[in-house]
Amino acid sequence: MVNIRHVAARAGVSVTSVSNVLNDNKGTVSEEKRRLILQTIEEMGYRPNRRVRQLRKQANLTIAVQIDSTAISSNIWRPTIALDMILLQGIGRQAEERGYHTHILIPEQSRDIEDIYRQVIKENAVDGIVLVGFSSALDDCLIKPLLEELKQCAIPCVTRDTRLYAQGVPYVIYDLSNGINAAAGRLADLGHKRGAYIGTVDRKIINSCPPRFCLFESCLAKHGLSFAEELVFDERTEFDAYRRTLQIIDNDILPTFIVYSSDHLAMTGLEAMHDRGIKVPRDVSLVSIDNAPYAATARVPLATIDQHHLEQGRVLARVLLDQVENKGASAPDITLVRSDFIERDSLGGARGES
Amino acid sequence: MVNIRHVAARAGVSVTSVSNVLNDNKGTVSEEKRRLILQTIEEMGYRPNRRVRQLRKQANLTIAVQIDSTAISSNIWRPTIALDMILLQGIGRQAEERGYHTHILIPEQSRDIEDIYRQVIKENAVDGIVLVGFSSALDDCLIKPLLEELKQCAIPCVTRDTRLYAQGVPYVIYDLSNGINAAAGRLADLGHKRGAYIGTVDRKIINSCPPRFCLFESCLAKHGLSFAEELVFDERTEFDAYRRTLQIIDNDILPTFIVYSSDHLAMTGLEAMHDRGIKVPRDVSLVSIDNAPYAATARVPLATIDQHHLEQGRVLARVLLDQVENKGASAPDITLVRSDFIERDSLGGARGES
DNA sequence: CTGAAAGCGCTTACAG
DNA sequence: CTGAAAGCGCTTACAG
Repeated sequence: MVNIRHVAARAGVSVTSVSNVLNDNKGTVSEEKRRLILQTIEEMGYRPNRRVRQLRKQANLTIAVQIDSTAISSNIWRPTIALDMILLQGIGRQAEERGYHTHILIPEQSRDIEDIYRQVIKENAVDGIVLVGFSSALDDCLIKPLLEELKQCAIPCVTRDTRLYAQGVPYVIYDLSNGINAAAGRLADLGHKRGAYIGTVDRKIINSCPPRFCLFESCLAKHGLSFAEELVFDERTEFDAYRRTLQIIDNDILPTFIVYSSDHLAMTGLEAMHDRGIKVPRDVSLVSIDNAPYAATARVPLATIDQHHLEQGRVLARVLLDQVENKGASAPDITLVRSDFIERDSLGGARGES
Repeated sequence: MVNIRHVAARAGVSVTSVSNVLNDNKGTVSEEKRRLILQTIEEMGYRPNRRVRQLRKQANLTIAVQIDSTAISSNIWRPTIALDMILLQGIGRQAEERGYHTHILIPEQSRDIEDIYRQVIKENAVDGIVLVGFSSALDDCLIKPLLEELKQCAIPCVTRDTRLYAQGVPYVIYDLSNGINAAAGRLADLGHKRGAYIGTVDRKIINSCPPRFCLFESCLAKHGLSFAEELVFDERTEFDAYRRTLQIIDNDILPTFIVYSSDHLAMTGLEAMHDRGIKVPRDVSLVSIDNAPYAATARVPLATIDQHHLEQGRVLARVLLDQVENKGASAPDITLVRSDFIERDSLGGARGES
C-alpha cells in the first residue's frame, strides 16, 4: 500500500508539503509544486488513510444511526419504511458534506440497547449517535442508564422519538402547521366547506405538537371550513381506508373533499374512486400528508403536505454534529422542520362552484 | 480522554499487559493481574480507541453497504423495502460478529457512483463493499470503470444484483427451488390438483435461476399438479391482485388453491376473501413467497416460502469478509441461500377431499 | 514557501 | 509471565 512518504519521495518533496496539498492548506505550497504532487498522487493511486487522519485529528469523523428493529417487522409501519430510508439518506448526506461517515446499527429484535453498548460505548468508534427511536416495548428503565453512559462518554445524541425527548435527548420534529394551514387556505379559496377525514384520529398533544387531525381541524376552522362530524373515520390500514372510501361513495354521502392522514391511505382512496367511476378532482378533491416519493406519480398526482423527510434527516445530523464540533455546546431542546403544501391534480374546485 | 497508558500507570503495570488483557491473549498475564487491570479499566471508564487498533492492525475493520437510491422512491418496490432492511440487518449482524462495523451509503438519485468514489475509493476507509444493486437506469459504461477502480484498490465486493453478476462481481442469491418444491409436495398431499397464480409472471431465466413462476410450474408438475391456464394472472400491484381475486370469486371459478408471488399480494387476497365471506383455508388455500415479517400475523397466517432474508444478508457479508480476510482468495461466482416452506393456516385440504 | 521532528494510542515482536 | 521500544501513516507546530 502506498503511503504519504512514498508520494513525497517520488515527487522529491517533503511529507509536509504533500499533507498541505491534501488538506488544501492555502498559501503553503507553490502552485507548481502543488500540481506536481497532485499528479504524483494520481499516478501512484495514493489513497490517504482515513483512520490515521482520524487519529491525528482526535476525532472519529463518524456518526452512528440506530434504527429500531421493530419498525422493520411491523406491518403497520411497512408503508412508512420508505420514509425512514429517506430520513437515513438525509442523515448520510449531511454527514458526508461535513466529512463524516455514517455507521448503521439495525439490531436484532430487542437487542437495540445491547448493540449500542457494544458498538458505541465499549469502543471509542463514533462521535455521536442518532437514536431514531426505540420500540415502545422497551422499558424506560433500560433506556435511562444507556443515556447516562452516553453522557459519561461525551457522546452527543439526537432523536425523533418522543420518549427519548422526554428523557432530555435533543429532539427534531416536523412542524405540520404551516403546510396544513396552507392546504386549508387553498381548500377555502376553491369553495370547499365541509369535508371528510380518513386516517389516524388522534387528539393527544405530544410535546406541544398537536397531532395531524387536530391541526387540520383547527386550520380548517380558521378558514371557515370543517370536517362533517359523521365523516371523520379513524382508520389505520390501507384496506380499511379503501373500504371506508367505498362506503362513503356507495352511501351517497361523498363530500367535496377528503383528507387522508397519509399518502399511502390516499392512494387507496384513489383506487376506490377509480372502482366507482368517481373522477378526481372533478367529483371530489383529495388532500393528504407526507409527500412520499410516490405521491407525485400516483394515478392522480396527490396534493399533499410535504414533511421534508430528507431535510429532517439533514437536520438530525446537523443538530448532532453541531454538538460534536462545539464540545460542550448543548443542542436546542426542540428543532422544528418546516412543512409545505404541495398542490397537485387531486385538488380542485368544490362541485357547484364556478 | 483516558488512554491505555493511563490505565497501565494507575494499575501499576506495563502497557503491554493491558493490551494483552484487552485482546484476550491467553497465557500472557497472570489471573490476578488480569483482574486488577479489568477493574481499573472499569473504574476509569477506559474505552479502547478503535481507529488506533485499525491502524496498528492495518485494517479498517469496516465494510460499506451501498443501497440503490431508486429502490426507495419507486412505489412498486415500496412493499419490499422492509425486506431490504432485513437484508441490511443481516449484513450488519454478520459484520459485527466478525468485529467489523457497517458503513452505509444511500446516495441521492443518480449519485450512486459518485458517492462510492468519494467515500470508498478516494479514501482508504473500508475493507470491502456490498453493492446491493444499481438502478436499471444507470448505464453499464459507468459501472465498469467503477468495478475496475475497486479492483485496483483491492476492495472486494459482492452483490445481489444480476447486472453486477454479469460483470463478474461475486453473487449471492436465494434458491427458491427447495421451498417451492416442498410447497408443491404439500399441496399434492392435501389433495389439490389445479390452482391459480396471481403475481409476477416471468419466464426469463436469469443466471440459471428460473423465476418463481416457472419454478412453481415445474415443481407442481413433478407432483402431478398444475396451474389452470385460464387462472394465471400477471399482476404487479396490490390492488390489481385484490381485484383479480375478487373477480375469480365473483365469476365462480375459485380453484382449491391460489399461489401469490409475494406475501404482500397474498395479504390483499385475504382481504378479498374476507370481503366475499370466503373462508381460508376451508374454501381455498393460499400459498405465497417471501415469509415477510408480517406473514405470520396476517388475518390468516400465511403459508409461504421463506427466503431467509436475514440469512441472505449474513451470507453477503460472509462472502465479502472471506475475501477481505484471505487477501487474494477469490469468492465463488455464485453462492446460494436455501429456502424453506413454512406451513401455516392458509394452507388446508382441497375441498371435497377427506 | 519548505522540511525535519514530535506525537496521536494502540499492538507486536523482542529481550529479559 | 513481564515490560521497554519500535512503528502503523498521518498532521501539526516549529524553526529555517
